[in-house]
Amino acid sequence: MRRPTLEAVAARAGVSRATASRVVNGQTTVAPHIRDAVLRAIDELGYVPNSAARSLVTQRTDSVALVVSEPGTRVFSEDPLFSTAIRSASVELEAINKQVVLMLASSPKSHARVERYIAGGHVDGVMLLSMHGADPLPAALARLRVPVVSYGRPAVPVDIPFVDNDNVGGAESGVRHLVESGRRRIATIAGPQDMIAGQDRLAGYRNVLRDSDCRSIVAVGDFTRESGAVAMRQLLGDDPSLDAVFVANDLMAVGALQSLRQAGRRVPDDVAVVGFDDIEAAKYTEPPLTTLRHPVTEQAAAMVGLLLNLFEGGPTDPVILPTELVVRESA
Amino acid sequence: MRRPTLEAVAARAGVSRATASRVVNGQTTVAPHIRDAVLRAIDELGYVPNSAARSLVTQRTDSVALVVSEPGTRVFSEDPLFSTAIRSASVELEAINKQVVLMLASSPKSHARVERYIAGGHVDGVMLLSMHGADPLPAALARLRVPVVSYGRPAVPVDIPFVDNDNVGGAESGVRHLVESGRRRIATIAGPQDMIAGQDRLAGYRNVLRDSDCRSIVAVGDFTRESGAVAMRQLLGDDPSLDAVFVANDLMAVGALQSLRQAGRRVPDDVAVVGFDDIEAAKYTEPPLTTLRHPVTEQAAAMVGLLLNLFEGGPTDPVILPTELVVRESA
DNA sequence: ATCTCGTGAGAGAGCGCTCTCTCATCATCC
DNA sequence: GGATGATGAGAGAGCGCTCTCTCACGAGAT
Repeated sequence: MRRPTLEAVAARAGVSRATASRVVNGQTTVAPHIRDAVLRAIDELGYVPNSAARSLVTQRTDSVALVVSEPGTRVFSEDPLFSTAIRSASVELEAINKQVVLMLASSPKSHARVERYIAGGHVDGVMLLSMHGADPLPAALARLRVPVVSYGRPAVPVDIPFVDNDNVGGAESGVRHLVESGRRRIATIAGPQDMIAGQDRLAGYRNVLRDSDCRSIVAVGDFTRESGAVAMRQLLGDDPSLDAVFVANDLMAVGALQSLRQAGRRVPDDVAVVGFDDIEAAKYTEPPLTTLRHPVTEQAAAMVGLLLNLFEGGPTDPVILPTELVVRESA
Repeated sequence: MRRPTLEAVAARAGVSRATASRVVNGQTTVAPHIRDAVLRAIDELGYVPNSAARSLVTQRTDSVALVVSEPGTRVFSEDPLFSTAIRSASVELEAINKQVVLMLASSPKSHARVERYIAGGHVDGVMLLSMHGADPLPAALARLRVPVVSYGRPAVPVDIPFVDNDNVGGAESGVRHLVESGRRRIATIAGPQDMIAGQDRLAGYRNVLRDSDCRSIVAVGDFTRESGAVAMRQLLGDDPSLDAVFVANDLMAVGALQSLRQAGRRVPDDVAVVGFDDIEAAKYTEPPLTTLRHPVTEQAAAMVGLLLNLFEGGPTDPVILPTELVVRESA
């Protein structure tokens, strides 16, 4: 007992398959009474178009791959940014009737799988959440001549439209906030330097503190909570007189707060802390975290817009969205 | 310039399309030298099979829908359980060469969309992460005669294979831990009572405290951090003498800890707290949270196993995985 | 030398749909 | 009244693949 086909609908409605197809696809060149007959047949039979057959002839699939090329660690589960981005992108794509195919690419093996899948024409376009610089995927996909947009500026110079937030500007305003509130020895916990976000946020820190005596030392984490805790301990050991720290993301900032507490430093009295991202948890730390908010939802929406332009030939200039300093109690 | 077809490969290799197809699909009834010729042609042309054409004839799509029927709120982004489950399921499905199509179903409108999509034969099976009891989706999908498995026991009595963790048993052991450590007035922050997990964990709490004088009052949250904070404040107001609280998930427990801190109660000295889920953040609270761990990854794996059995006619009995008490400092 | 059988390769139907082309019908105009 | 054109519906090709059926061929048995 197979699913009913268009043929069956046509037969029941007493019309040709072509006419039934016209009705299904909403063409207006069908007489009302015939149209009604077809619609009734569709309803009675419970007809649903076969997508494989349809995309075989239309060469479209109406689905988009969301490729998350994660750095291998468990960041995906832990960092709420991923789920927020996935969720937003998903909602946006839904609105334009595209399906989301989620692909996680961590190992080289799965990279190959992703490439094969994309090359197989399963999807009309790709949204890439690529995080680390050495990632071969952006270039590989671009080579496939498939519409690709990237969340975050690709680390390798490859010609892909992208959406990013103003990492440099955000970091600058965060650090400036520390300077203006009178801090004198401002350290930073930078993100991984093979990620653009890691690089740019460190650059922003350096831009503000260059040639000033407020500068302190730099520790590098990998955007996980744990690495933030480790880096903070290290900073405290290397420069016990630091009175502020700019942390490249909130997850690491949470770890840093923990280390500061363990070291007996009061926040913000002894050490001020500024994070980046404004994840939900930033409201709930002790004390609540001053951080830089960037509009993940808008970013996702912009990404979908870019992809649409890629399909339809609109402008595909990179979109850089601003960040906003959210002052809470930690700085 | 279209993608090369099997026809082109066959022509280049000097064989028939049927033979080329045999090679592509790894059939062994092809002479080695012919096989090599075809493989060479595939390589030279960069041939990748057209998935639409293939699934048109095979009636398979090699992809599985992962439907997240979220309660409407922002839980999806905030609760790491979702991303962990998605990630694990994704990895497991990858291993059996199935693609993951992620579908978020929050509104009735998107419910309809999901149904239409599933009915459209886009996927071979469905993995359902349905959270609230009134969800019509499990029943609707079951009616579609599509293989469906559920993460968590469906709230409505519908005949769908499912994987769950031992919510009742877990709650029991958590509450028992509180009793055994000498707590006398044990309150609970229950989860939403239209979710099985919410119901079962409350049932576990009641099972242990029934007929005992350790029992205190019940507050109900909705599994969000914020609701945990609110519920805790309420509990403290209603029963200032409580000395322990069993919280139905970690996210609410984090909120509860915050309220306790604000109320000047020391944890665990004044009030002991036990959570549920063992999310990553549970390690980083102040103090670290005693909680019940359940193996999300194994659950996802079991779910994929169940789906596979559904495809191939294996056993599809429900799988209930045990929980484990993780004692940290909060209780 | 004939027959049987196993093996490997080709022919061709068909999966369910879209879309172009063709044609029948009827209103319109000279 | 016949030519013209607009309109709505059908015929049929074909999208790229799988898979059954058929057949050619050579090895082994009789």
